[in-house]
Amino acid sequence: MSQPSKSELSILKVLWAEAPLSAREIQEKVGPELGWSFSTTRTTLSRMVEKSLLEICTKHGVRIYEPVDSKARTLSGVMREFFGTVLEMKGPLPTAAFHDSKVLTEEEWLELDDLLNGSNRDD
Amino acid sequence: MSQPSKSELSILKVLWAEAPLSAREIQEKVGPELGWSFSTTRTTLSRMVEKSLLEICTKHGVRIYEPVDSKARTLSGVMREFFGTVLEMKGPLPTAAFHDSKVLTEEEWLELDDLLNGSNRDD
DNA sequence: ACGCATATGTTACACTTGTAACACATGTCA
DNA sequence: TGACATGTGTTACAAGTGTAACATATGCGT
Repeated sequence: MSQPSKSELSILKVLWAEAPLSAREIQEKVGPELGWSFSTTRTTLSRMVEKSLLEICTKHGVRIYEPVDSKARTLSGVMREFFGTVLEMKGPLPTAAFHDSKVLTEEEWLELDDLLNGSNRDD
Repeated sequence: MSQPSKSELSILKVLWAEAPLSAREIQEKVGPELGWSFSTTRTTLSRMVEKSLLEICTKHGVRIYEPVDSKARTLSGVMREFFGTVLEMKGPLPTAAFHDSKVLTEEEWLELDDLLNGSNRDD
């Protein structure tokens, strides 16, 4: 499973906050900020489904999108990748240092920390 | 100035350790590890020169490569980008948490910390 | 002077990502 | 019922990246 790009991460963030959403709803959230046309949003969404970053299903005749993995799981992968390649830190990571970030709640940090450094690895 | 890709970072790392080096010498360092042919290494080096990640000059009739920016400066940019987009941490970053990484020396960490959080911003 | 090793210039091709248009179906409203 | 809005499928194209071959120059040894 490949890592999300920067753009894809923007979409994931809105979906983690309130999934599932339709393409139109997602566009309303990220389009203005990213300066994207609706087409661009849709293309990116399609690719994210291809990459299994998102699941798509039809509800009331409309296609709605939903993240496949939790925020904690996805971000733990992104962080492991980053620290591994850039800083060559392969062992446990000091997740506590990032708790300032408002991207994850306390609970999500717990989950992320468990995924990164915990003992119950299940992937 | 664009960020180095993962592959480019590998090359930068060997050059930070011992610059300047010729393409052949760089290939000897990174080729086996990355599974690259000499051609691949040379192409990547060319692109890094285009992107101003490396400087090239001729010494004894041979082209040698050298990083334009210091390890601390480059990695501070990479880290700022990462923390900004992924964790949305725009302010000071807890660099002390990474001191376990052997990628930078104590002195380089000082420089990096100054670039990220210090007051004498000069870029 | 010739051939080989090495250096360098040039070109190629596939995949990912950014960014978007075109075209078609269908439901709704006048 | 015909036009319009909205959803969806398909296609496009450029830049960046991974990965490499081909061709040419040139010095060095015999």
